[in-house]
Amino acid sequence: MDTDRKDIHNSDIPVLCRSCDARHKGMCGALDSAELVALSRHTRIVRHAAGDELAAESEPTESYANVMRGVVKLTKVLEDGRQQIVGLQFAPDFLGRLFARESAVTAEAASEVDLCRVPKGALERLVAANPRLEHRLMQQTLRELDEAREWMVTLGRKTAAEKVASFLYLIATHLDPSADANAKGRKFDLPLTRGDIADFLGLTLETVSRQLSRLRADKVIAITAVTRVEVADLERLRKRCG
Amino acid sequence: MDTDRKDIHNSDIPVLCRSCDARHKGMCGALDSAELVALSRHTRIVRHAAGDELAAESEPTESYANVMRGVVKLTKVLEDGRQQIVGLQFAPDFLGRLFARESAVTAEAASEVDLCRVPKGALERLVAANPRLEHRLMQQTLRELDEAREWMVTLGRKTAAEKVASFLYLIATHLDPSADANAKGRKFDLPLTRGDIADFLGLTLETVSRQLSRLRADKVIAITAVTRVEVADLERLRKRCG
DNA sequence: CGCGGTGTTGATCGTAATCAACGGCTGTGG
DNA sequence: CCACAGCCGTTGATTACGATCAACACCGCG
Repeated sequence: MDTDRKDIHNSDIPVLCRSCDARHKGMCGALDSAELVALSRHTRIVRHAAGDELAAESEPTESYANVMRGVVKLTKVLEDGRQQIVGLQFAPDFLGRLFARESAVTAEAASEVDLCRVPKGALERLVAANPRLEHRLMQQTLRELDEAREWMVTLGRKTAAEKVASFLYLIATHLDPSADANAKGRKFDLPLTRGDIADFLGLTLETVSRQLSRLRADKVIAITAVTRVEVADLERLRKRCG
Repeated sequence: MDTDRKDIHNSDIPVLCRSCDARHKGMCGALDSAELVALSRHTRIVRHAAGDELAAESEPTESYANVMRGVVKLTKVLEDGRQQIVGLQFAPDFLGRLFARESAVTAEAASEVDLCRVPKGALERLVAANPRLEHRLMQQTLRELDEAREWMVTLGRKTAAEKVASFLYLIATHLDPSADANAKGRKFDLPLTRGDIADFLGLTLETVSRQLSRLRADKVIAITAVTRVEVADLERLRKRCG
């Protein structure tokens, strides 16, 4: 009665993994059910509130994690406090720099977040034993590198207006709950405050606020609550990205 | 007579590989002499003049390469022509995005460059057969990601003066020919024109020129020829990086 | 010798930063 | 219940940094 026709081995895999996106789209897709069971003996699901620090820059890391729900921001700071967000991780992204002694970035929960934590050693042993897992993680790393480079263009060469439009476009295409890829518009909650968005775009929060107001005045977006944004026509937004 | 005590199998490896940095510090360090011989049957050393385009954005790539000498710049452009350099590759870096159908960036020789080209299929077969090779490439990809994120801070949060100082510091620590890591100063040739530096830093070439003049006036650097820079005290330069 | 390419320096302009005031929301305590 | 503090966001006034426009110096080269 309790069988799932999509996966004949479903009964063999851990309960928590069955509905987890990492099982299909994330790193766990590289594991067979036996490996998944073995790994799950070391994993722990933890919930963090928005604002919690998950890993600190130049602090030793003792565990890796998969993002199961929510958004994690990766930041770097200069001595005088200037801050830059260098990456955003969404479910089912892998969190942590494989093989690194210490983190090169600070990881912080941008929204409420559920993580599936794995002790450092356990995952590294599994990676050493299973090249397919490293291959998966390589694919994600390459994707992150592509995203970082794409963002360097935004930081270095776009105007404030284009930066804010690019940010909204990024969010709209990454965490639309309806997930209907060919829908013309999107509605979503911003996972970041105005100050966070500024740190992501290399702007001040006042400039972010002004540009959002401008996009609203120009009817490109509607802001129905401080964190709630509706994009009627995604293509019109994209045109503003430079 | 012709033996090299550092490597008893030296006579087994291809002539061209013996003096190649990639053999030790680059991806070829993951290969044994038999694999190296097999791979070398597919490789071809090619020399490119400064300015040559090595791979184009959104064009299919048919080969990978190792940089043996010189500097390669990776760039992205917006429709209206605004350009951003998103990475610099030095010997013995690997060139190309593994498994990708087409390049996400344009690769261009910044100086005269020697490449060791490998056909796409040949390398991918070798990667599939040898997990240690993928591991090596993973390490380089992670390093590139770290560098990209470090650079995002520079692009997003530093002033023009700090950006130029950061660029000089990067070059000084990456391609000093004397390679004496604990020397107090450095002398080097800039591998990029003022315009290229501007595209790397998200500035105009005029601003780059002004900031270089300012650093010279402040005696942080000496400019003995247009491309020739001498840094007497690396630490003083680092202090200007923000 | 004139020309194109590259780099420097000066004058002016414009965009985003900074400084400042205020509005709305939430939670707390009288 | 209301008063008030604290936080976040918006908007306005002014400033400043880097872009833009412009002139010229330098160098190799036909």
